[in-house]
Amino acid sequence: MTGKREEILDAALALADERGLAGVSMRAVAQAVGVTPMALYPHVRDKAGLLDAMLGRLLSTVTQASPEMAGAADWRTRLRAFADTARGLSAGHPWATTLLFSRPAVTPDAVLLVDLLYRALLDAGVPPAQVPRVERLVSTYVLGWIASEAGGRFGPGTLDPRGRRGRLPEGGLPGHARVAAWLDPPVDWDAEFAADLDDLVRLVESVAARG
Amino acid sequence: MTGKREEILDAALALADERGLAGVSMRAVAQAVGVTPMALYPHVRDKAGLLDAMLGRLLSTVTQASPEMAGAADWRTRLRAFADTARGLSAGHPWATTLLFSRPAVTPDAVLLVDLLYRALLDAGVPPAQVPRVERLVSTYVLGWIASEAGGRFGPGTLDPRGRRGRLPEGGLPGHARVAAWLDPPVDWDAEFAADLDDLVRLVESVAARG
DNA sequence: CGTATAGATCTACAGTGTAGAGCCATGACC
DNA sequence: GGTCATGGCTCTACACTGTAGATCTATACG
Repeated sequence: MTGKREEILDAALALADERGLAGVSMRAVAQAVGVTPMALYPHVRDKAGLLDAMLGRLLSTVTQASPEMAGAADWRTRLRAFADTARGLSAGHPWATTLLFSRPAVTPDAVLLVDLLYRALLDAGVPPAQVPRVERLVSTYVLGWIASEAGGRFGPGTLDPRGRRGRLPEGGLPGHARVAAWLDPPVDWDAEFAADLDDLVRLVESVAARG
Repeated sequence: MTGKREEILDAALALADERGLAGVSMRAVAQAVGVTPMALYPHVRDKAGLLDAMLGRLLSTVTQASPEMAGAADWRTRLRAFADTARGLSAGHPWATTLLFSRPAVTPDAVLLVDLLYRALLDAGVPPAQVPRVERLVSTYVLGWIASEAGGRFGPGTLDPRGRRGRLPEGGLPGHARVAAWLDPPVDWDAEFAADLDDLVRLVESVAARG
């Protein structure tokens, strides 16, 4: 019965969503399935294998439920759909972002997502020789962004700008001084992500025009 | 004696470098210092505190040993110096990248690095209102890149392109098909990183020109 | 000298992943 | 029908993890 494997993954996913990655222990998953910890091993080989499988499941739900990304729309909207989908996924499953960095795109679903980006870039006019590089550039940025959001890098620092300045030699932060006015108000992260994507779209256009 | 704290951090850094982040346990650090595990707690409060302090130490060595980044050189070379420094740091200390995503730039050294980037962007002519956003864009990309390298996302997949195609419905990867010629040869990662930085420099120029 | 204090220690607890041996029901074969 | 193998499951055990709590000790100060 490979149905047992799906059952295990379901339980692990649920656990990760409500208690975080740290809450996914073999014992906890086993208890959720109603079985002893060691009973999981014939199905997942390893804890690392379990985590890989969890990520695979997540990606498969993405590729199945995002027809607009593959549709015939403008490459720009497809690229943005990819980015927004990734961001939405990580918002719902913050634990997944850590895992995304640790393995190459190797499952069929991950490869399919890469292919979607390849097609968008080709349609944009990027020379085929440059497509893999630009795909990595874009996806690296997007992954970095969602990892920052999920991991707390964008969270409010414990030192506010004024406090920061106080800890350093006077005039040690001329850059901060000149942009101070735009440092204090809270950031609209949705708008910033959209603005970044606009810039990346322009970057792609520039690569295409030069090619 | 805060010298004990430095001793602990030295041991922890050395341990992380040679055995990875997983090798940094309180017991292992304590043994390296020649003391019992609980003796560390007056100095670092927590394991999380220890990790934070380790990252801080690493960043401080960077800010102290990179005068070329702060020099009066062209903003482009300063930006590239920042990126190369970050990449070099993560190459020597792969464990640090994970940590970089989990805390906002909060230590004096981290803020100093951000300030370096602020100044480069200001010198490039980026409107002050946009500087914080573009700084986050650039550093997010750079962090994403080094995390990918350190974590293995760029490593060779266990499925080569041919194997990938075989697992999917015929014609399921038209994007891969069209760039297949540039998918098989091994990638020169140094060159790719440099090319990406060229594109980011152009992005910055474009933002500056528009502002 | 006596005493406060801060650092180091020891013990213990509740976890973790997983190796190894044994149990037991199912199905295949003579 | 009887025998046997196989594969999923259980139980036990081991070597770890971070750290709470109580105790001990050596130093500095009134």
